[in-house]
Amino acid sequence: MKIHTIYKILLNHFGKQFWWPAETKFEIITGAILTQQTSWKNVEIAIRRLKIHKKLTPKAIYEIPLPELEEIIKPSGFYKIKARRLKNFVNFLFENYDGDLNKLSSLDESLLRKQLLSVNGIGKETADAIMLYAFDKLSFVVDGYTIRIFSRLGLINEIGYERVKRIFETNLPKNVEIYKEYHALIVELGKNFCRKIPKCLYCPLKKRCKYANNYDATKKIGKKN
DNA sequence: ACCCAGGTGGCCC
DNA sequence: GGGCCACATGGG
Repeated sequence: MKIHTIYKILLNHFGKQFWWPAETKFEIITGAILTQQTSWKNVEIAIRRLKIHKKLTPKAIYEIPLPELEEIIKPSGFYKIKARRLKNFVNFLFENYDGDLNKLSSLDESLLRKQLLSVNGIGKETADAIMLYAFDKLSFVVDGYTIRIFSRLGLINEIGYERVKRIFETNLPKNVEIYKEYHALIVELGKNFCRKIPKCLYCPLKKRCKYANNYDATKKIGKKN
């Protein structure tokens, strides 16, 4: 069973996901940071509040006092650390790229990724999400669901982030739209079918999944990534 | 009253 | 390099 075949099954089952919902690149970046270990619903509230206060630009985040930013994004959870992370990113952007996202995104891809990863609070998944969804770079996003789902399907043995990322990138067409859609579909699958064992019964990948086939209902799904 | 969410960094060994 | 842990609100 191939990585690309699973993509087609998921696309057929769920349809297009229209990720990433946002009006600007900076909104995508902000969302990527705020959604760390947090449901998108909560992030939407925080983004809406940022818009209401007209703070959804690099300059506005750069200038806003930290306590004020914390208050606005509070609904997204982990609000103190996330406010600090948003500040870290815009500080980095102004110190190195005149606060201009276009200057940042015009970097060579491997340098761009290193630059993003150098910001405290931007890890691998967030960096790749920014690369792919904000800057249209060919960088596959691996999340917790990706590793859970594809190890259960027996399609990956290695669970290191970079290894898994490479498996997807070497088995898919070099197409940004497919990368975007695939990650979104994996999240949709995960949200619907991988949180509680009984839900496995209705999963479109049930036949291929070790857990769905012979699950032990007394045991919980490993929540480790 | 639990459990979980579109992770990350700081410790520790 | 990996195993724990804190971070925190809103929804099931």
